Amino acid sequence: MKLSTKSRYGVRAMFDMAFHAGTLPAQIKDISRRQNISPRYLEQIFQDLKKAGLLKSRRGPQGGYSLTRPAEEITIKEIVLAAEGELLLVDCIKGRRKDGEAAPACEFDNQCVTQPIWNEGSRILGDYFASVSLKDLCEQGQEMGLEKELDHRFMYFI
Amino acid sequence: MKLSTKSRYGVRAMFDMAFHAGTLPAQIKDISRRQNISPRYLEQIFQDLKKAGLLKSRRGPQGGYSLTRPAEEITIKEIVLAAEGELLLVDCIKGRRKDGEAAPACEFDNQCVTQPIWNEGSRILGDYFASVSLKDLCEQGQEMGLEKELDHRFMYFI
DNA sequence: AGGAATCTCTACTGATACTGTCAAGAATAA
DNA sequence: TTATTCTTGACAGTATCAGTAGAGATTCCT
Repeated sequence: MKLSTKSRYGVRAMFDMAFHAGTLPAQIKDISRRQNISPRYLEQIFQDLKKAGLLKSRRGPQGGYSLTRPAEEITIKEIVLAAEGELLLVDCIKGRRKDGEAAPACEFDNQCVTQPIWNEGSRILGDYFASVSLKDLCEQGQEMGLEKELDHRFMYFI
Repeated sequence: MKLSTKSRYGVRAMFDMAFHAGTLPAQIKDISRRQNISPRYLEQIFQDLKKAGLLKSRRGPQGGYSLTRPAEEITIKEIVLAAEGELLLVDCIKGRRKDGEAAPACEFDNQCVTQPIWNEGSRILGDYFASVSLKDLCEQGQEMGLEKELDHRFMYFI
């Protein structure tokens, strides 16, 4: 019942980007250093976040990643969803989307008193995560007095 | 972020016991047959539930398991907690209980904006699970028209 | 044009936890 | 005394997680 590190790292990394946001894209090596996340692993996570449309990237020198939307429009739910794949406490709920393609994953489908419980729990958790945005985290960071790191690339211009 | 089968099976089994409750203890073989759970595996789960004080047992012929409390006093949270061990979305919260013994599991402990989010999410989920009792599930079962199986052991007395 | 920086894609791997199975033993009722 | 049922601990296959690795593509700078 634990969130994977992809979710935890993903949220931390996205917060880090929003918190230290500058004019240039943020780079893996900086984020991974500040958040103490393996850079190669973070690459993978960022690919997931990019596929989900939360990040855009630019290659080459001075390249990196940037948020596709303002921090107040990106919620924890979106990040967790992108990293985790889905936000369901159990698998036996799946298999009855609109198209009704897949077979029910559980033999007791629709004859099970626990199914609605897991459904509702998943929904409640998702709603909470959807109520928190990256901007909220940034404000929290301010209150906690976290230091904003100067972008070292600006040094060139001084 | 999935619940383990121990939790799912555990809740189903506990519901089954409450729903088919008779005067005699419920036996593994009956529950596992009705709920289609491996009997050997269910034994293990029941040991966990017994350690948590949710079940009591009696060996020998006509033995089995019974709930230690009325169905309306047993919540989903207790069962999940017993099966899952804990109800925390992340590990980085642990390590600062009242005794303050264990070291913080996370290097960013108390310097992390995401920690409160995972904490709150865990709490919200736990609160929801605590709001649902076995009795609620039984009523749901009634509404769904689930059939109550006659205890075959009563046959002897007819 | 060339070289360096940075992201991209895919594959691989070691450890861990999950999901059971199994066997021998202890208690209890008939 | 015997059949039944729970008790305890060990064991094993599989999947997932978490991270590493290498070769390639794109972009910028000179």
